[in-house]
Amino acid sequence: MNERKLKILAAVVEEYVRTGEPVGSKILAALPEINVSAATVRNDMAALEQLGYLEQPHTSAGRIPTVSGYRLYIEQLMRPPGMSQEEKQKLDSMLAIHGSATEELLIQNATTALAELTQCAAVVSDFSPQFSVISKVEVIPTGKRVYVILLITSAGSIKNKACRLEFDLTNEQLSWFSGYLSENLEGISVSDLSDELMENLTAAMSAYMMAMSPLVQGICELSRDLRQHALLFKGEKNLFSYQDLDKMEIVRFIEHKDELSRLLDDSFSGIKVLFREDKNSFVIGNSSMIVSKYRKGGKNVGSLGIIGPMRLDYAKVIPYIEYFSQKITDLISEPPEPSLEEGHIKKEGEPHD
Amino acid sequence: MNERKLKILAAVVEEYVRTGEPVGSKILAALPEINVSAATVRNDMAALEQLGYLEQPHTSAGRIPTVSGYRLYIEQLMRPPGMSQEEKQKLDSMLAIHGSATEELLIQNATTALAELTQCAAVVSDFSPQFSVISKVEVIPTGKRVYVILLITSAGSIKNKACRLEFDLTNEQLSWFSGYLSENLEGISVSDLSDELMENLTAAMSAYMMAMSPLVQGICELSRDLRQHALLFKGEKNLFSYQDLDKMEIVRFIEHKDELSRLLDDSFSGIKVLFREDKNSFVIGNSSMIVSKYRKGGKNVGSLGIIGPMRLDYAKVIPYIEYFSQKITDLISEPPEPSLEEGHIKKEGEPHD
DNA sequence: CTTTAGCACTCTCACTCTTTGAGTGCTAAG
DNA sequence: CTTAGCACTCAAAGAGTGAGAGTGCTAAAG
Repeated sequence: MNERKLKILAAVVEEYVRTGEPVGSKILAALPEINVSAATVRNDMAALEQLGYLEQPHTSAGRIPTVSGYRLYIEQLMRPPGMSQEEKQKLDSMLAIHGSATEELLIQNATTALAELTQCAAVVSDFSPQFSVISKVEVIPTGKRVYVILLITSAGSIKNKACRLEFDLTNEQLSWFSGYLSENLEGISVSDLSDELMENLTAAMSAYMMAMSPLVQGICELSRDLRQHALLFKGEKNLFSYQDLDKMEIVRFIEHKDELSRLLDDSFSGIKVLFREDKNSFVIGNSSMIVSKYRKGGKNVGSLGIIGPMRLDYAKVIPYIEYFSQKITDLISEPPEPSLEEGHIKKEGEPHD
Repeated sequence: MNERKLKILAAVVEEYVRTGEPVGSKILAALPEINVSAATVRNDMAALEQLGYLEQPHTSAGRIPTVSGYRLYIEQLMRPPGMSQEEKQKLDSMLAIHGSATEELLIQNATTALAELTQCAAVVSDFSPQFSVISKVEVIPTGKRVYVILLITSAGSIKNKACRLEFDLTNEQLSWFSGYLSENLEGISVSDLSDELMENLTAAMSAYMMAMSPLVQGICELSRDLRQHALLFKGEKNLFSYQDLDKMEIVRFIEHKDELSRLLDDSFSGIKVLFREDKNSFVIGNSSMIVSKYRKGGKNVGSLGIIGPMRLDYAKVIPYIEYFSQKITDLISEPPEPSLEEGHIKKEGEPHD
């Protein structure tokens, strides 16, 4: 395994990503970074195939990278182009940092931006709500016998649910209920919203008044919502434009997204590239997935990434994901003051192309 | 144009919908409802082709219906099977009538149900919020310098938006602002939320305090949200399983859904079947769209329908749409009391297949 | 006048056979 | 170790063929 073989492997990956066609020795020999004859390239490619980094779709075709080939390329060979200042600014404006009042919004924007930039499906598993605190619970009457429960967390996520009761509550009942909820839930960390706690609450409430049971049920549902990781997808439709992905498999994937969460929530740090072969048999064939964790106060609180064809411009895409996860980490970790001061740069979103 | 020709046309449509293959004279002659020879059928088919109701993909193939053929079939020939009591109950349970506390939820459920039942994309354009009244406006502080505006309408739809201010508000400021909003917005019909009204509000607020401008802006955005028709889609992915729809066109359609609103909001009553040729050049080729209005208090307040391949079992699907729009009309028009009394039937959602 | 049987005709689809060209592996010489 | 040369392989594209489905037309029968 010498220098030149690695160069050839890198060239095969890059050519194949660019054209989608198996790469032959002639084309490689013509590349400026390779100055040996086609015959030499052939010898090297045969060796690379022996080592499991390349394969041939059929005898008389060029070579394409194997999974190991991609992995070696990603880990050691690719040279991601550094991002220019303008590029960073463009990414920032897509994040709409200044407009995003809440973490949730910020993360949503990141997902949309990633999907658009990479033309892949973007995914975020956000379990930061788990590390936030319930800052407000309200019960608001609206219409006949309908009540809205409102739940706000310190991270700014807002959940609500309308419940219909059998009878209208009197003012006293309502204020008692509201007060009780505030007292018992506000200030509680979301991760402490155990089933046990909710059961106690339910018991206490039911004792007071049967009629409220839909409300109590509503609260339980909301708390369950909060506790589980929010899985957000954007741009799944992008996948349909890739020829090497099977349309039916994409549909199946879209319908069974939840299965992804176990992959996303795997504990690891930094960035990770997964290929379909890595045991995750449910994913789309010929697809790969790039995920990166983001942190808050030193803890991993979520992961964001993309799912696309294996034939992906990793050198371009990985820096994007790294940049976004780093930016999100910065923005949600530090108190928002300083990031707001940047606001006077006032580079407002000119619509990009 | 005689009885028999119509029978043949209907048979062609039904066979083609069933098999997806062009229908030949032999197959038709074998049908029980047609008791003439294949030669006679051929003569009639030639006539039907002359009249523009049928066409041949190529000389030696069977016939398929043209758009006019479908239209004639739908308007005069098809015999929708009446729905059995169980079928109605199944539909009702998919609507989850008893669980749906708000109109919005009800309509969402209808969309999901339609998408699943018909295996098409289901769409709803709901402009009932326009006819409701703002029943509650609140401003809730949450976290440092972040405030959530909450807006609830009499129809039970809940909108919220988080805004970040430059400074924290004092308690007086907050309660003054809250009070001002309540006084000026609660009880107002959404359709009266003119730009003018909002401008007055803005002016009044700004005079009071510059610092609140993001909040005021937030309110304006929310009111704009409310005023515009909510367009909701479900099951777009279903479309990908139809062979006669072009995948790329589906993607384009998914990306430009908004263009549909003008079709959906067209004023008409009852049910309507549109084909791609009806001037709506942007829709997917070979697709058709079935829409029905639903009403509230005698007024059209929204439309729901499906988009699918032209080759669709209209006789089955149209009754579904009619049933849903009628049911929604009933449920949102009459005061909810009586519909709730049905609740004791207690046919709770056993998960359907 | 309408319906039907018969027949020649057309056109697609599936199959096979052939050609072409890209790309390879191997060998022998530089 | 590198390179030119050459025989070999294989997929993709094209051409030819036969089968089958379906048609339109004609002439006879009802």
